[in-house]
Amino acid sequence: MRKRPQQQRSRELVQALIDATAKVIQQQGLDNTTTARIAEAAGVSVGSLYQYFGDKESLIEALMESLAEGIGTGLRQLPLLDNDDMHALIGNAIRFGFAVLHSRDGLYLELVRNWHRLPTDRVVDVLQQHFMELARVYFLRHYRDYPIDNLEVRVFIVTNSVLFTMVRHISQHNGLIRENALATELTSMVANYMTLPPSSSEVQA
Amino acid sequence: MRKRPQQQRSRELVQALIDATAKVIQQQGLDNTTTARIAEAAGVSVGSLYQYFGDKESLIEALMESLAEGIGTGLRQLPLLDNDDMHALIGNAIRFGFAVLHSRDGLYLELVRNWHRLPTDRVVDVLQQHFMELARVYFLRHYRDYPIDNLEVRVFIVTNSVLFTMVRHISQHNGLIRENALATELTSMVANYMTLPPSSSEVQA
DNA sequence: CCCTAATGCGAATATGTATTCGCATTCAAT
DNA sequence: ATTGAATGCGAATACATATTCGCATTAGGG
Repeated sequence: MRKRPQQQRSRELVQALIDATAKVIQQQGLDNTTTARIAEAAGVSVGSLYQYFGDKESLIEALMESLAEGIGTGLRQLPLLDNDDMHALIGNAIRFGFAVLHSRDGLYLELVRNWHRLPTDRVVDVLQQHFMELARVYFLRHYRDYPIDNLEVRVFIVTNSVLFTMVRHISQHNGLIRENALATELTSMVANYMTLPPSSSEVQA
Repeated sequence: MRKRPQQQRSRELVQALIDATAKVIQQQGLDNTTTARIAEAAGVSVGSLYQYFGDKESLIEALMESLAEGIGTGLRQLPLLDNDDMHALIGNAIRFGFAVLHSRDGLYLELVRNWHRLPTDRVVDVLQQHFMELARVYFLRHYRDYPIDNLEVRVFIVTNSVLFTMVRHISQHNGLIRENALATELTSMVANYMTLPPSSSEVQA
């Protein structure tokens, strides 16, 4: 942020700009998200935008930052570990993921569709970190059952598999595959994989 | 293609343009791939480019088309079904995938990084189709062992999981996870999932 | 060899959009 | 109320790059 807002009105302006960015991306698509449109949606001028954000990118970064925080909060509030059943745990997490993707009138979809040219890694990292933490806690409790050593690799695979399968399914509204079926199958795949003894991955060539 | 090349030299020109497009994307990145640079790399003028391609996009489409064909051919030549072992079969396919991603000096990586603004779906569809065919043949042979009815869903999940996990791993050269470990684990996850009895996905809520 | 259509050229043009900057307005401390 | 600093403005500017078009060159059939 180029300059720190000091007065009340400018702090409101900064927030309005971030909100407007989300709104424009959601309504016009990332391609048509210009500084002019953002300023207009925020009810301010382009010049004011550059008063507090060095460039368009940092404005979008601010938005992503805020979204990542929201997701993190949401995940933390999810009572995932109440149940000891791996299937149920993963099922809940995946359903939460779908809910997020569907929220905010397609904002997430548009962002996720354009993930590579955005600081999306931030958001993905937040998710991956949370899943890692979740997995650690779970396997600490159940250590005798599944003594997994390469948790990092498995969480990496699972996070990316689930995220991008969901993303691709939604972003091309594949009518042939129901979202529910997808959630069920993903849960099935992940739960089975996570409860797989580590040896079996070394046994094969 | 705007005009069909009739003489010898113009047919060569068209091919040179496609090759040049690949070269520029690979060497300069998609962002810096301008019509001017493509023309220069092909040793022709911008004007000539527009003689045969209506716009930049259709030139890139032509490139993708050609790449998709190449991958299809490569997959078909892979003797995947020689072995009846699911683990081995999937392991080979995944290794082939990594090989493709690493080939052509990073061309595929650059394309895949920018997949959403390219007609990448074409390529993904080709892959998915091939896997579907492969799966069909395999389960026709082994019907008694694993009578799977929702093959489409499973292949969709597996294709996307594998593709995008590989892509994300490579496109951020994650030093903490070795590619070999990733291949092994992915194979493990997929093989286990594909040999999972269908009932188990319905049993859970 | 000639002649015309095909091909090739690249400076000029069109377009879209990020960013700046000099001036106007508002705030808040005194 | 005064005043300097903070804020706000938006037309003007800078820039990148796709696409065109009138002219030059070449191929290959007759």
